[in-house]
Amino acid sequence: MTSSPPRVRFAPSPTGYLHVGGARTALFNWLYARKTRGTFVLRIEDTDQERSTEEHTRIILDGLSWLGLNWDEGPLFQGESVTRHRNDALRLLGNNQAYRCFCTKEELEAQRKAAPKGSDTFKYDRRCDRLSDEEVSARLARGMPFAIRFRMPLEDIAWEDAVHGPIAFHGRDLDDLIILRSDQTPIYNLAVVSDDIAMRITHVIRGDDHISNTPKQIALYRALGAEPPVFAHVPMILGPDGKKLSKRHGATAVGDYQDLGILPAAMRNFLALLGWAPGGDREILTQEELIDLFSLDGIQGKPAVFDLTKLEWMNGQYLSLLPPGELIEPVARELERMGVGFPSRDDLLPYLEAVRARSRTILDVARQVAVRLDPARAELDEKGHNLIGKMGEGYAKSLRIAIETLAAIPEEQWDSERILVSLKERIAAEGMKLGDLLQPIRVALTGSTVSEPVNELVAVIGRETVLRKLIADS
RNA sequence: GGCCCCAUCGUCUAACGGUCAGGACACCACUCUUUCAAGGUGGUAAUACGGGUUCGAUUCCCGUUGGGGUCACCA
Repeated sequence: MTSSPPRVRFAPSPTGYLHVGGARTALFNWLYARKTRGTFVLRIEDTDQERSTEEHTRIILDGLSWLGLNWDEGPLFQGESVTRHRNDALRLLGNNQAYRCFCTKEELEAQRKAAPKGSDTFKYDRRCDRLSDEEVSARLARGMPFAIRFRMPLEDIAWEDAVHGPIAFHGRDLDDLIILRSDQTPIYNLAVVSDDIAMRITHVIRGDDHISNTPKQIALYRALGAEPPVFAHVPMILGPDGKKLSKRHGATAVGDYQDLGILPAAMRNFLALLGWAPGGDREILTQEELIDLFSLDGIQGKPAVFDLTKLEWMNGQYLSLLPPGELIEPVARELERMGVGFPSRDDLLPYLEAVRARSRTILDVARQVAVRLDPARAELDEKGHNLIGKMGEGYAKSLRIAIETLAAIPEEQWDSERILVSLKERIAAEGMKLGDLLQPIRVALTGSTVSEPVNELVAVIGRETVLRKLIADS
């Protein structure tokens, strides 16, 4: 069997932002294409003129690029192919595989309402399919508008889904669907099939929510004389409450995570592991490993809950692997956005090195750098607050001792080694415990009980600034 | 409600009839560190339920329950 390389597509409609679910679908398509040396096509489904905007198209393209999901063909716009869609519909009409439906939207609505309120789903009763040729001609002569309706075959429709295995629908449950509106514009299910045939798509990897469209589309493929592709239906992504992920869960757009300071490589890794696993214990995988290990049958059949905490953990892993130099630019931009002044981009490096290991996102890094540049920005967190409460008088006393000790170090000798030595000597002389002197300094300088070693913290902030802040707090 | 999909720790998952049901996040302890994290070590924690099939079921079949999706001249 000679098989040509697969052709897959990602086909978002530009009616909203690029959501994580869509991003993951795109990622799976991309991984499959790269794995099989196939072609990844990007198609923008903009047939809904009302809701589609160029702004959304741009955001989707930017999101894909940010994730590193480059496409080989496109972006193609579905709207540019309406003539072909229409011709396909007309062809089915000519074949007698479709018929004119003169029912108006209102009439259909009424029929739906009148349908027995019971067990079954409403199905169109095919009244227009029973119209005599004379009646049809008469209505056409009167200029009555009509839609084109596909005559759904009676037989059951089944396929072998690449993630779910065999799926079957009963022919009796399938409705005659409209494929061309009365204004001659195509309906989604026709446009998709027409485009996928024209683009020679071999594997349709898309969301689970399309399962119920699939039997209709398979029927259309057959009616159009084309072989249906392989279908792979990827389960949905859920919020922490088990409901479909949506705006009320907070950040759902790819851009939101970009703003949070998530690195694209971490996002890609995390998304790949949501609903897919390479088998074994692998968690952190490079792009190459992802491509190498990817396969459709490793995709989970059940929906997955999006766990932001794990994403942040994973981002922290990527952050610590990144050469600090690569953090300069994104952090500098974030600082500028925050309105924090700094001497130059190169001067940021020592701060980044100090702070990086304790950060999970770029935003974390920037916030901590900002505090080191200007300790006046420090805000007490809960643990810091507790510490001050617990120490009572001792807090201010420790700060006074710290001030005396540090003030005695001349500017020329202000380095982390010297600071450590001075602090230790003083601690010994006072008979204090190490933490009793160091923790108050840390809290006063950062607002938090977590930071790099105190001597390094003090060194990086600088003599004058440290003393000023400690005096202000004591 | 009809139709379709699904069901392993709180979450993401491994296991393709025989494992003390493994890993990761989170959580807890311990450890390392002259101080914080990180790291290291250990721990708590799962096969929804009921029937089959089988010498043996997380795994195969049926049912129940639960969750998700979908039912437009939207995509």
